[in-house]
Amino acid sequence: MPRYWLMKSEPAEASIDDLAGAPGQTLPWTGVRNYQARNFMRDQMQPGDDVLFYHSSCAEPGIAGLARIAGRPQPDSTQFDPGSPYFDARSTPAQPRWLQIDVTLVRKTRLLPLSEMRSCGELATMQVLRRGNRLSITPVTNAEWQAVLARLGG
DNA sequence: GCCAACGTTGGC
DNA sequence: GCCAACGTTGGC
Repeated sequence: MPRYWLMKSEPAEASIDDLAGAPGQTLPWTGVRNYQARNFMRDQMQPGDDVLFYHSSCAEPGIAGLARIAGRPQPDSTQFDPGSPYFDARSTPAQPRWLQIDVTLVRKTRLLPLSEMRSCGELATMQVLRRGNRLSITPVTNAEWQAVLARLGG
């Protein structure tokens, strides 16, 4: 079972600085609308799992910091909010379709750009680098985690 | 803005 | 259950 994850966030929605500025430096990870990513939260994520916080859909995509899973998955509150872009009319509180999970900051790092990740042989296996990958949550192997930390210096 | 790749939907 | 059409993701 993976102990390490990479989680994508658009910095315009939730950046590493937003996480650093949040109460308790913790934010609920909402808006996941993909079953595979949801199932990772539901079936595999454990409190204490380590997370690579990745900025996507922005000028400088890449790993922006380290974080940690801070709780158990809960129903994603945005699915019930008609005003939210993540509203899902098929969900009900009795039968929620989507989950959120609390993520807490470990530390902001230098940006490890996507281009550098691609050029690093040790990271070549990372799922996020696979052609066409769109999963917002992907498991990271122990070796990949160690290689990222070595690059980040710590 | 473009567009490749993917997941989901819905007609049949 | 198949699969074409559609919408979304996300790097460039």
